[in-house]
Amino acid sequence: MKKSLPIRAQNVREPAGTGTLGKAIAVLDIIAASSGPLRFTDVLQLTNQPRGTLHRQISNLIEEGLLTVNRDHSYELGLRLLQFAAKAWASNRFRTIAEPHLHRLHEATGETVHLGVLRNTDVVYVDKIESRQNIRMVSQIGNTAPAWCTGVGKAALSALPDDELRARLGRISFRKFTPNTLADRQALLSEIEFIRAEGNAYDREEHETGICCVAAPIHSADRQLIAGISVTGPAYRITPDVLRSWAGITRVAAAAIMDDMATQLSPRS
Amino acid sequence: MKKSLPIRAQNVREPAGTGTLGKAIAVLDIIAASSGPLRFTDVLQLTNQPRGTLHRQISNLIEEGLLTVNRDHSYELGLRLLQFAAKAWASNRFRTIAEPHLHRLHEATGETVHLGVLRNTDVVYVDKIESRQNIRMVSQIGNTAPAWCTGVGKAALSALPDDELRARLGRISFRKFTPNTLADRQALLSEIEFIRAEGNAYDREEHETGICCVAAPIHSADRQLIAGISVTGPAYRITPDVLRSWAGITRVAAAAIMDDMATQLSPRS
DNA sequence: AACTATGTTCCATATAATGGAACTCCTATT
DNA sequence: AATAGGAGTTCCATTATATGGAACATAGTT
Repeated sequence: MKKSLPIRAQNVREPAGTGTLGKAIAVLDIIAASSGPLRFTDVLQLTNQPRGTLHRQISNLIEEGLLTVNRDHSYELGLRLLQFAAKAWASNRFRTIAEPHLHRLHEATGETVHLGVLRNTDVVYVDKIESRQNIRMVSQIGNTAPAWCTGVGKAALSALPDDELRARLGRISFRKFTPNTLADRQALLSEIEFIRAEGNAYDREEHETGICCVAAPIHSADRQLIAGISVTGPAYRITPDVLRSWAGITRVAAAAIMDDMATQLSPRS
Repeated sequence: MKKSLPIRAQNVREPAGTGTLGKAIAVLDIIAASSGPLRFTDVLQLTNQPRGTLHRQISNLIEEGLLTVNRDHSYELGLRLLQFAAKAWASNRFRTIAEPHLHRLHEATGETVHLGVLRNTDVVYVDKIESRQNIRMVSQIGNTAPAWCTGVGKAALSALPDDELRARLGRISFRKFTPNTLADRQALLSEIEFIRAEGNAYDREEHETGICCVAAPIHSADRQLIAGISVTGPAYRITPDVLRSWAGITRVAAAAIMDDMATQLSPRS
């Protein structure tokens, strides 16, 4: 199954647990995905692996600190993940390059600014700037949302080459989050055509009622990294006109980030 | 080497990469620990594994999204870690139980409140409440500090059974962060005696100049989970007397958290 | 243009993961 | 209090997977 890959394959859907590591992460994923705490047997059913095998996998994960077990045999993700994530966030070059531009955009608009990276068909938010920073950060950073119904996500999708775009759309299962959510692949495709022509994506309360945004796509020269930036606000305050008035500076910010990436991440620094 | 462990072994020092998973995580650790970006050969030397082996391990980590490679072949921790951490943080039961008490303590003191969990000889900060929440959250949550020179850490250490304490102290390599940093094992041991008698730990600019705190230990009934809570402030504003005046409510908060743990995490809920 | 660093692939061998079944422990029920 | 059932744990022969050495490829350097 696993062809020796050139060490470059990112943004690729893994076929659910190839290799020892893959299986271990698959277990981690199951526990991460569950809403409530899971007990051993719950995980057993979700993985349908032999009991002995699963038990050892879990033991290993616990030993590595990636998993924690409570006295009642329910499992939680381990602290080591927080440790790793703190490092991942602080040292991420894309994020650090983008950061000053996010601040500038925030100052210009006074509204919340997001930076998100496309991963499969989801957006992972990697940074966020807001005025009243009373919202818990981790509750946002690292969170994911479906790409096809968020501004950042749609912007990012629009930066994909056509074949990649089709491939990913095929993996989306559409569902309505709000009355405004795009209903199907066709609607999304024509929306993306519009975004490509326009240079901006809009979220008009498609993911959450009362929340709208303007976004612009970001990508590295070789399109390995596909991302987006957005300015978000409450619909009652941010009219469509206001939103449109920010389209330009949002595109400019995205362009500036790409520029910095080109110079700072070039082979010859 | 790896004895089939009862599925309970947390807080245990792993002997650096046992099993396939362990080795993979060890690679991740090396990349996390480095200050700058690492290239393949750098990692190769730090692990001293055969090239073929390392190459495949890295490939697997990339495939799982735990690692990312830039065009210049430097490696970064992957986004998937952020994703996992967001879940880990939001669903952590200990943290959610403690959270209201942290807020109460913050309101009573007006200063920054920390919650940290002991992991080996380090403290991992899992929550933080501060008034002006203009400091980036992830820059704190998930961060680690040496247990022996922080308030939370010393408090946590004091909750360890004596044999465990000795064992862990043996793994500490002392170094001076500030003029006030405790110099050696002996100093730390007598400090811990004091903490046990008193019920509170103090950090008097031992880790960072200008920063001091009062802390109190937290532990689960079976002492599997060892943690601490602290109130922190700038030394110029928080005199030793003020600090001492918060000792009581800090202990009370810690006790309340343990209480809630006992009821909410009991086998029979 | 040749050289050297660095990264990548291949394959026989060694090692670790697998999975079935037996065992233990806890818990719920009578 | 005894017992049955479920849940978690251990063991070990078999099988699949990771290993590591060396050959190959590529990019950067003199």
